[in-house]
Amino acid sequence: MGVTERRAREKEALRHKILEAASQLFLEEGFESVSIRKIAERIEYSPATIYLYFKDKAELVNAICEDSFAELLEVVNEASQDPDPLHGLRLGLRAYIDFGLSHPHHYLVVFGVLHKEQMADEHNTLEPLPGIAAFEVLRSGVRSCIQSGVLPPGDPETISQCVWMFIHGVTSLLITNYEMPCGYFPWLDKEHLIESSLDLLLAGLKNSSLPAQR
Amino acid sequence: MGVTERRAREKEALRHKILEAASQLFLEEGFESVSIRKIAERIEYSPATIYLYFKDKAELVNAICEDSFAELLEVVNEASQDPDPLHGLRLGLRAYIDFGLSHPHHYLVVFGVLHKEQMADEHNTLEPLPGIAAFEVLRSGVRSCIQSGVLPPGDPETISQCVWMFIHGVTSLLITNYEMPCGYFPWLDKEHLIESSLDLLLAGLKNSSLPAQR
Amino acid sequence: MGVTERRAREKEALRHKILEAASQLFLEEGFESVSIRKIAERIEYSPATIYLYFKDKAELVNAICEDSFAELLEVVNEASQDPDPLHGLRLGLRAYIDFGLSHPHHYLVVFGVLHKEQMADEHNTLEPLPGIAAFEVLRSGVRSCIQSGVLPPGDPETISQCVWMFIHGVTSLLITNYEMPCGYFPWLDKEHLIESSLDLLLAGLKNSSLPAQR
Amino acid sequence: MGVTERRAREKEALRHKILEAASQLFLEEGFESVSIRKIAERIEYSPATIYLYFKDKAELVNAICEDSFAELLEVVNEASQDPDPLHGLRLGLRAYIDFGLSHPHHYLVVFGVLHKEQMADEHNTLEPLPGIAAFEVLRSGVRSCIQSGVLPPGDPETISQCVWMFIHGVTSLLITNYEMPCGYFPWLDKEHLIESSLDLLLAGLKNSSLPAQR
DNA sequence: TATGAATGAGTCTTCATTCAT
DNA sequence: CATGAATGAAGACTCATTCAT
Repeated sequence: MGVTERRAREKEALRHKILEAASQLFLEEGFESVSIRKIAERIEYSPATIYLYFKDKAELVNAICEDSFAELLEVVNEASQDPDPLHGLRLGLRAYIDFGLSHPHHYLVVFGVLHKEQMADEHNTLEPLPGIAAFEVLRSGVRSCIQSGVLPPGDPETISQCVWMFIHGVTSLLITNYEMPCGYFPWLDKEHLIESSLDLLLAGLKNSSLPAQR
Repeated sequence: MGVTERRAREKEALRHKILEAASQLFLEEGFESVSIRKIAERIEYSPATIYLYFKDKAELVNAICEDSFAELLEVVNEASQDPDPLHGLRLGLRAYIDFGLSHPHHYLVVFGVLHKEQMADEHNTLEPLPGIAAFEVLRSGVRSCIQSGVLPPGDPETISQCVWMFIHGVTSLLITNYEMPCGYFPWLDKEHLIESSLDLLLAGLKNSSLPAQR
Repeated sequence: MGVTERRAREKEALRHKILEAASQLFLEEGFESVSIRKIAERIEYSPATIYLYFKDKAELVNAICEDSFAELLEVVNEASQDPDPLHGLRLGLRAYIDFGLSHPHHYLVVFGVLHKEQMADEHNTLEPLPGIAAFEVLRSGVRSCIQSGVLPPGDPETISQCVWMFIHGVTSLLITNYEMPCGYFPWLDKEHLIESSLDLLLAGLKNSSLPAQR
Repeated sequence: MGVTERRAREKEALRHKILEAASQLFLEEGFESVSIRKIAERIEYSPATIYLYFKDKAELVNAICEDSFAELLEVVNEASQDPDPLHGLRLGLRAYIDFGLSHPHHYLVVFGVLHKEQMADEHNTLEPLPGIAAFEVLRSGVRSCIQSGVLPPGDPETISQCVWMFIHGVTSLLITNYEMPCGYFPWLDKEHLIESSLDLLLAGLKNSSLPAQR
């Protein structure tokens, strides 16, 4: 059994190595220029080997997404822990944005670029989105704020979804148009923009009371 | 004479058809799986024909972007005309979102997916982004609101950029995750979300005073 | 009829313009990168127009070859005119080499590179080679030298063919490996090489007596 | 063990087959109409397979050249071994010509057709030409003859380069215009021409004294 | 388990050529 | 006479994938 165990460990290790390599390539060269061959080259295995661990390129990409979501969840969750619920909320949002900016290609793949055929086959069912757990962190943060009175009453779901849309905008626009610019735009300092956005968002939250869908 | 005119019209029509087909493919299959061949197939012309209208794939993509920006500018500009500057601002934002939702493929291509490598080399320089004119509408709307006192003082550039990030988030997240879902997420009604977002955003604008970058 | 004449002249002029443009492209970009389109572009006519003057690309190339041969003939013929037959011979050979070096692509096309399918269809019959007239200049030069006693007796045909092979070697090797080098070779000065070759060749001619094929 | 070896042998065999096919196509259809596709078709493999053996078209062409040069060197070197240096020289020259005539496609590719653009970039630098070793055989042959007094004094480099030009002329003209005629020319017997050329050349060498470049 | 070899389908692009006008 | 529009065939090359070993 020692042998079996070691084998299993080794297998898991290689799987991990593949995902690592793929992720790094994502980061370095962008989504579309990541090929099985390049991944194989980087880990110094043959392309065929990758198919022993992932049935498909799609499956591989999916695995990366799931990992990304897991990491996102962890990051956001940890950041949100704060005695002051409003501050916790802000920290969580900030963590979300930072995560996106430091994993730009993953973020784009997971939340924006990947369309039907690439992902669909596995997940086009009614399975809950893998990122739904991360959203739940936000949702419960919002709920706490309302319950503790630091935010005015309102529909938590509406608020949460709006908040998500907003920070997704901050994250994705900064990724695609700030960090990968295709032309000149007089962007202000990134840090300044992020903090200003959060100020603006929190000011909105404190001064509005979004009712539920009628 | 009539002949020349008709020819020109027909030529323009085919050019348009190509752009349309390309745009639709962007939407249906994602940016990277759009190929000259697929476009040609869809319009039932030969691939070579496309090169009579666009020298390059890059030029084709560029044309899509420019068209989209022009239309966006027009739509936003028109919508913003209102005696009440704050109302005008809101109408402009709403028009932006609506434009994105009704031209999802264009919107994503222009604002989300297009990365360095894919952009034509000509535009990789310091040329102003083609969409900068549309942003100017927003910027001047914000300035008016501040000058007329309907919004508290603050740095117009900071505010405008934050606002853009927000409405981009609303637009793009609704496009990619609401209209093209890859899994289950308990989205609320779209109209409700848009209006709530704008409420939230305007509440923020009215109750915060974003200073310039220090 | 004035009209008809003018028309004919114009037609001839355009034909000439096409050949000129093609020749220049030959020179500037090499044989294989000359396309009908590029020719058309250069003369500012449409590609289709060229087909009104030449049925084929092959026919066009053929016309260029014929022109080249005609020019070569003229050049060599003129240079050979000298009271001293041996000197005339040398001048003719030198003119041949110079012609090749100043029309490198034409030379290669006419004498070396152009293979079966490109030229064959028209000329694969038993038609005499268009360049045969130029060879006749050499042949008669050799004959004169022998008859006038400045060269020892020998078979004029054998001598002429050998001489042609030699100067072809000088010309073509200087073209392909001296003027279009693919790597380092310690070539001596071109002028020095040409003159030395001719010295060597003439020394050979004066001191050998090539008999006819036995 | 045996397996690995057999595999290696098979791989080498296919590589060779590719080079052979390419060479033959060079001969049959001319340099520029040789395409990866045609090569693939001829060996009844897919085009992609060729890229498993050669990274580039350029690399393939390069391989052909190198192989040819290596063989040429060997052939010439062996033939030149003779106690009588002048006879050795003549045998070497004859071997050169024979090599060209029996490998016409290789010969033309290597010495005639290959231009700047087509050559792999690596070799476009100042690297010594791969064929320089074969030339060295000639050069040292000439030197021996002069030193041993069977040839009159003269500049060995000048002589060698002239000799090369001459035998290149014999070789290439016989290849392109004798073996692949495009029209009628009253060629004498090939063997007769070769031997006559060598007679003529040697007569020249014995009766001239080419000085070095002044 | 791992892989070397192979490939079919696809990528962008260019070309010579035709034909209705 | 001249051409604008169109295309089929071909160019080099890359990729995800399979399969025998």
